[in-house]
Amino acid sequence: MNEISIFYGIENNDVKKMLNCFQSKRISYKKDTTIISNLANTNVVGIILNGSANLIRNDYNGNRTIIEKLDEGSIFGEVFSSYSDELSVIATSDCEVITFDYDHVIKRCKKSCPYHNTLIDNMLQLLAKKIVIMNNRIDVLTKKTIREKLLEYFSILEKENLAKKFELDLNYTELADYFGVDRSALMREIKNLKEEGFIEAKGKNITLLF
Amino acid sequence: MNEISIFYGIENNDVKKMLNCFQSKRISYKKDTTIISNLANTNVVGIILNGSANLIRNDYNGNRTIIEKLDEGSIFGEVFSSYSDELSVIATSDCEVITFDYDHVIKRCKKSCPYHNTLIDNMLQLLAKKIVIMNNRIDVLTKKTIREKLLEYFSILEKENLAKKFELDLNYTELADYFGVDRSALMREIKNLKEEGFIEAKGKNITLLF
DNA sequence: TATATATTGTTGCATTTGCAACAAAAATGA
DNA sequence: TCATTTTTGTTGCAAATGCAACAATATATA
Repeated sequence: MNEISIFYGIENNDVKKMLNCFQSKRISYKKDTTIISNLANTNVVGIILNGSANLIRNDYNGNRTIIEKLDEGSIFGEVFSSYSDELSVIATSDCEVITFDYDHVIKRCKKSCPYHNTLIDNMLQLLAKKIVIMNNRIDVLTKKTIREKLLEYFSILEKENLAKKFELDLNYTELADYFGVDRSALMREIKNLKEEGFIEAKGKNITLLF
Repeated sequence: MNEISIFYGIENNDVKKMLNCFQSKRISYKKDTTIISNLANTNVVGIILNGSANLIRNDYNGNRTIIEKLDEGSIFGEVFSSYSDELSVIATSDCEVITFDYDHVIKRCKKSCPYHNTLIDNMLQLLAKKIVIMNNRIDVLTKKTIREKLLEYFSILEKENLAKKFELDLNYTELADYFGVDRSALMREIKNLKEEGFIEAKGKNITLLF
């Protein structure tokens, strides 16, 4: 797990006790299986411990949209969304997930176990991190043209990687979804940026030339 | 204040003690004054108690953008953003703001005062609420056309107001920014929706006819 | 390995959007 | 109240985008 983890600051052999105290479950899922089927009707907060999953929205029209791609450390739950549509979480790789009852986290348990504070502190950090990620996306999305979206996105990656050369962690189909634009239009703009000498792009490897 | 408040569950006469314990400040600002001038270099988490403010980004080009409109109950801070640009918070009305040192909130104080838990619980709720608001905006922004953006936005307002008739809390200039689109293009699409009989719009009063 | 599935890359064309520029109306504040 | 500033409303036109459709790769899976 990475620096900010839900278990940060808790001794390994204490984690089991904690899980018990919180009535939380730590479960492994195989790729393509359903982790949670109707999120909106549950009171669950989940965290991906390893592997990855998608948060899926099932539209009233029967459309399936990926609302969010969940990675290691991602936090999800009904409290964080306001959809009337059906939401579900589907494993996109083998993964391990921990779930809590949200009320049980918010309302201190009677035993006031020492792990509780740590857990909430960690959860605060995860939420802060989530907000940063969402802010980044909003930044990209509010740019008017696909070119500006790309350049904003690349500049975020440049900052994260501390380098002008980096690898995309989304494929171009996913990137078009992330941007909320047509995929072919996205490809066209990538091509333009290459031809005009702003970037080099070989597959997922991007080099900024400015 | 509304249902979810940073002081929720804390007796009024305890709030002062709490402020002291947290080395937090509760300050009033006049309209158009600067609440925080270089957010990125501070370790502050702030909450708008009443009134409103804007979170402003000062670009390297000297561009000023409104990153976020902060209302009563809004939470802001460096931990929630990842800008290298200068961020500042400017009052858009007379308002009252409480600020905490983030580390002091996260790291339990030695006295482990009883208010601390309550504060963190409340902060969790504020963050959850913030995430919901951000999710709504991302939903709107990922729609491809201005028409779809408007309809998604209206449907969120419909759900919030439990009515097909409601008042916009942004003016059209602000709405165009919120959508990340050109204002004149937005006005054009509103006009189209009116002419095609989807909505009625008189000033900020919208009625959905579907 | 062979086959099926998913992703990338490309294009023409219709539609949507941004931009610029302006007038009218509304809101602000001296 | 009057002057100034902000917001609304409109338009023509150029540019950007979405859509559809397809071929070529690449990837996954039986």
